[in-house]
Amino acid sequence: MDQVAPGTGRVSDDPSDEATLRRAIELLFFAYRDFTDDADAMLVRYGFGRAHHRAIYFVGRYPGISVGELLAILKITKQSLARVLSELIREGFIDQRTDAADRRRRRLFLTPEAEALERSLTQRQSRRIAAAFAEAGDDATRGFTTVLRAIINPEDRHRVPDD
Amino acid sequence: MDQVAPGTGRVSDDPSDEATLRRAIELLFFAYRDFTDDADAMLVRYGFGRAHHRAIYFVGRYPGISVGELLAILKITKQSLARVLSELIREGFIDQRTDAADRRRRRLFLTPEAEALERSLTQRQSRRIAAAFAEAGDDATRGFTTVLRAIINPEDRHRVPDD
DNA sequence: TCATATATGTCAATGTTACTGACGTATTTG
DNA sequence: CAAATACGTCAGTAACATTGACATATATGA
Repeated sequence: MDQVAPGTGRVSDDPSDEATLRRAIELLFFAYRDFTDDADAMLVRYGFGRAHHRAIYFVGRYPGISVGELLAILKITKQSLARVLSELIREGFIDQRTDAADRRRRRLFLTPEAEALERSLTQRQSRRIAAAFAEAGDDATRGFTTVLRAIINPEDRHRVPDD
Repeated sequence: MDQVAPGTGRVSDDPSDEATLRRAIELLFFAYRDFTDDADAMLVRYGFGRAHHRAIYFVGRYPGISVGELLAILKITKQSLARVLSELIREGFIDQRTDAADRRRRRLFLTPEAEALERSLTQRQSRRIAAAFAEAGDDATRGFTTVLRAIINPEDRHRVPDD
C-alpha cells in the first residue's frame, strides 16, 4: 500500500494523495455522525427527527423566511418539507404569516417554545464544536472553516456568513 | 446583535462566540449535504441508498471486517445493517466468509463489482475534497483535519488514521 | 386585460433507512 | 458444562425521503 510515506510511519501529508482524501471522507462521516447525535437524542422526546430540527434551525436563523427559500436551503422536496412543516405548525412550534407585500408568500416564524428548543439544541451542538475549537486552536479553526466552505457548492457558499 | 465585531464589519473571529459556532454548524450542514449528494446521485442507478454506500465503503476500507465491527462504526442497529447487508449479498456486492479461527464470526468482503463501484463513488467525493484542499491550502487542510478529529467522540477517534 | 409565471399547498403511491425488543443458534471461553 | 459472544432473524413501527400530478392564489409582463 502507498498509505505510508517512506520513513515516516505516518499517513502522508500530501493533501491530494488517496490516503489523505479517504481520511477526510472518514473524518466527515464520523464527525457528522456524532455531531447530529447530540440533537437527535433531544428531539426524540418531542417526537421530532432530524428534518424537524433542520426546519426549526433555519427558521430560527432567518425569521420570516419563505417556504421556497427554506426548500432551497434544505434541498428536499416540497412534500417532505410540507409534512414536517405542517407537523411543526400543528404542534405549535412554527407560525405562518402571509407576506404583506406578496401575498403568495408564507413567512415562517418560531414560537417562543420553539425558540427555547432551538437554543437548547444549538447549545448542545455548539458545546461540541467549541470544545473541538479549543482543543485544536485558532489556527486550525480557521482552516476548518476555510476548507468546509470550499467543500460547499459555489452557488451556496453565500448562505454561510463571512464571505 | 453581537454578531459583528466592533469596527470590523465582519463576523468575529473569537472561536467561542455564538456567531462563530453557528457558522460552524451551518458549514457542517451545507458541506455534508453537498458531499453526500455526489455519491447519492450514482447510487440511485443501483437502487442503493446512503446506507448501502456506507457499508460498501467500510467493507472496502477494512476487507474481512466482521459484522459487529461494522455495526460499531456505523452506529445503527443490527436490523438496519442486516437488511442492507443481505441486499448487498443477494445482489452480488458483498461476500461473506466464516472466520477460520472463530467460526461465529462472518467476515465481509467486496466482490470485484463492488470494488469498482466503491472506487467510483470514493473518487467522486475525493474530487470535491481535493478541490477544496487545493483551494484552501495545506495549512487550512491540516486545521480542517485537526478540528474534525476533535469533533469525533474521543473513543472513536482511533478509527481515523494518524493519531 | 390576458397569458404566463411564481409561491404554496395537497393528493396518492412508494421506497429507504431507521428503530425496539425478542428469540434462536452456533461457537467460544471460563 | 455454564455463560458469554457473534450473528441472524422475526414482527411491528416510524421518520424521512422520493416522483408526479393537480389546485389555488397572486404577481407580473406583453
